Amino acid sequence: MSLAPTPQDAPYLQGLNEPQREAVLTTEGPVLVLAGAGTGKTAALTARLAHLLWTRKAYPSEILAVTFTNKAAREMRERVGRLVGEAVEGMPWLGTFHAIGAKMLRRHAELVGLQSNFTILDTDDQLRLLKQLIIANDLDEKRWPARQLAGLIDGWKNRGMIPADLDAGESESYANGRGQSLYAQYQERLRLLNACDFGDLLLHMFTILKTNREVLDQYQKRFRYIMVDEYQDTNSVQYLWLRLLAQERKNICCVGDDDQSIYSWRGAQVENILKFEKDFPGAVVIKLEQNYRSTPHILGAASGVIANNGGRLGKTLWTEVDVGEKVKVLGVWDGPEEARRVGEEIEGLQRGGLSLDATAILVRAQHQTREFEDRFIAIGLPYRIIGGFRFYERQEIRDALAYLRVVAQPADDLAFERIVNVPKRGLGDKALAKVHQFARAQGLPLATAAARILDTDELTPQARRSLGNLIGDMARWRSMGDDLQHPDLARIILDESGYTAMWQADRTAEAAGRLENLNELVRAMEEYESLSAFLEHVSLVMDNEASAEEPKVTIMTIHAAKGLEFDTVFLAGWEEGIFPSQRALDEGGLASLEEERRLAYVAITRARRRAIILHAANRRIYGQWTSSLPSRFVGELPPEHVESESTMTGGESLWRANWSERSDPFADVSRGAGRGPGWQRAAGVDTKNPGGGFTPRTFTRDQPRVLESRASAVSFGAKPRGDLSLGMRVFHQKFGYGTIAEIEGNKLEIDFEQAGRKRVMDSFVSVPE
DNA sequence: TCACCTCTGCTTTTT
DNA sequence: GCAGAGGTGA
Repeated sequence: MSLAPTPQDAPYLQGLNEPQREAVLTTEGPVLVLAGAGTGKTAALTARLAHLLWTRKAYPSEILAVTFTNKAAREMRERVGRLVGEAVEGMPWLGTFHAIGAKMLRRHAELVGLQSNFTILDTDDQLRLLKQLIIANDLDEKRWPARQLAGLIDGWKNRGMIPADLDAGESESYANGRGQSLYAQYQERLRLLNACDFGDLLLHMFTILKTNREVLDQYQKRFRYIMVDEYQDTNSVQYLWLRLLAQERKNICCVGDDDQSIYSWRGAQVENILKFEKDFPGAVVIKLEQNYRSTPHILGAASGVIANNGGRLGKTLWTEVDVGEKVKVLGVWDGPEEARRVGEEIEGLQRGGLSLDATAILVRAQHQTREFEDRFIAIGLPYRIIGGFRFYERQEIRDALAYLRVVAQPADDLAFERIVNVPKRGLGDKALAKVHQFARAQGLPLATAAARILDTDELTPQARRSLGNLIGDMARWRSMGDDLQHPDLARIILDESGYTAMWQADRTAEAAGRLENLNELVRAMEEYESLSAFLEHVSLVMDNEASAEEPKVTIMTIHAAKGLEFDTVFLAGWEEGIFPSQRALDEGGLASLEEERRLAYVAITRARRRAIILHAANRRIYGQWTSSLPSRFVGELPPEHVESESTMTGGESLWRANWSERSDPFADVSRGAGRGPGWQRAAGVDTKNPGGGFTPRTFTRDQPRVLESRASAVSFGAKPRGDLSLGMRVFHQKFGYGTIAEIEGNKLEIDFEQAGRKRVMDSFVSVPE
């Protein structure tokens, strides 16, 4: 190894431990860095990048560095920038798989029948296109939903398969063997639209590299070093693509953690990381095992759970920290109590200096966030929910973007369809069908066909006038594009089209927010040099950074929490059927169970200082009260790292009282897990004498064992604000406009125009002027 | 074309 | 239990 010329005091090596240094300095040949949670992976990765640049082993443009998310790419760019200065500006090949795929594909688009200014469609466009195809093929869209076809096509693309690669069995999986044909038709439609979906960005590029020697040569020569983050999340095309590119120089460094592979359901193959040494002979494997994030109890708990998985590469996390609380396991009666307890714990810890920003509640599924949201609104605890609709997925944003797309890309039929009757212009299904028909007959894009159809008498006079206006407007907007700054153009388009006016006239609670979002969109455009640059950004970067205001508790799914860390983490809903998810178990068997377990591992390792795991004995599932048992993962927590508490004084008997196998959808799973150590410990059962020594006791829901905390720490003693009176019209962020029906201290009963009567804190409402 | 009703199906989600 | 989609009638 040629480690010699590097001074050991190079700035980027400061503070790195031995294995991290090794990861940085082993630049030649294939390297696999197995980085456990919280082991300073990003630090090592960025230092490695800095090292390559610092020692002039490669120019910035000769390094390919891929990540999965824009956030990770951004972070890496920033951190390397801090280490080596300007040089990163010139790192054109640092980005997400998709961004890099798009960038390459624009250079070689003609090789797959596209023009270099192709549009990138998102999932919504994709679905609408597929639906059209399904209907055109005389299939019943109920029986063969577009979603299912989209899922299959994505799966095929993830595996690097073009329509011709499908065997009969694959094709059979949709509409009695018509899968392949529909896939082929879809690809043809995309080509005509000069468009790509996300999968194509990688698949097309893979096809090009595979079939085009010169192009492959060019990139193989260019990329002296390749680095891949989160390697355990790569799917087959990504893997094949990387392997082709790395074949020549073999300087590929993959960083990942097999224990944190939680995306198999969208095509990720843990196998890629497991077989790395086989794929790249002579590979050096470096393990990062010293954890800088969590306490020993948290690491012990996480390690104990993940140890139940088979086929791991195996790492042992350790830390120099030697203090800390045990992981708390809290058994509660039901969902509402779970939310109440979490609220109380947070308020209690807050007095001891807990920061809300450093606190998170992690759940398995999005719908679990609701219980917490309701409770936190009631007690006035600031929170933010991550997930759900993102900025660029909102209706008003997508509409606005469709207007911009129509102007930038006249052939963008999907965008045209989206806005042709928004706002309402009297161009309904009838008129649109005529335009469609005309377009198909003449082989024209919709917008062009629409312009031509005006000269015929196909349409009713009213529709003709209306469509004529729109087409005229579009032509005018296009011609204005040359002289105007694109944000100004966007403003004009939104105003002249009547789109802004449509929301201004809307009296519903969300309208104001939507107008605000449209403003935000136009503001965001200013950062891009052209309209097309902005549209590219939007299609590839679906996130927008949440602005940090007052400190808030974060509520999100475990998936969304990957890569993040918090001082205090509440892990809610650790019950059989919820986590592990029943659906995962039904569909994927052992493999899925292991993925759920990795999810548990990811969840626990998000905590720096404190982890509290909760499970409820009763929960409403699809509107039905169901009794549930603690997750098997609770039982897998090593006792020495855990401290249990149950609000159910009666222990096991209480759960038994409510236990009915017949009515329990999780009966199968429960039987196995229910009698395990976790259930026993959680239930407060003496392991040596399960079930013994309890006085059977019955109870009803109305017999409160846990006093409802009417006055919470935050709301207790809070002064009413005094500017509110009965009958006053007020505005609430979540529920919109309403009238005050009752005032009780700082709590209000409000009859909301949309949401009905709700009880809210006065600090959450404002008086509209 | 919209307002209302019924039916269905229900993890995770980045790009 | 509830949202979203699709169907029906005015």
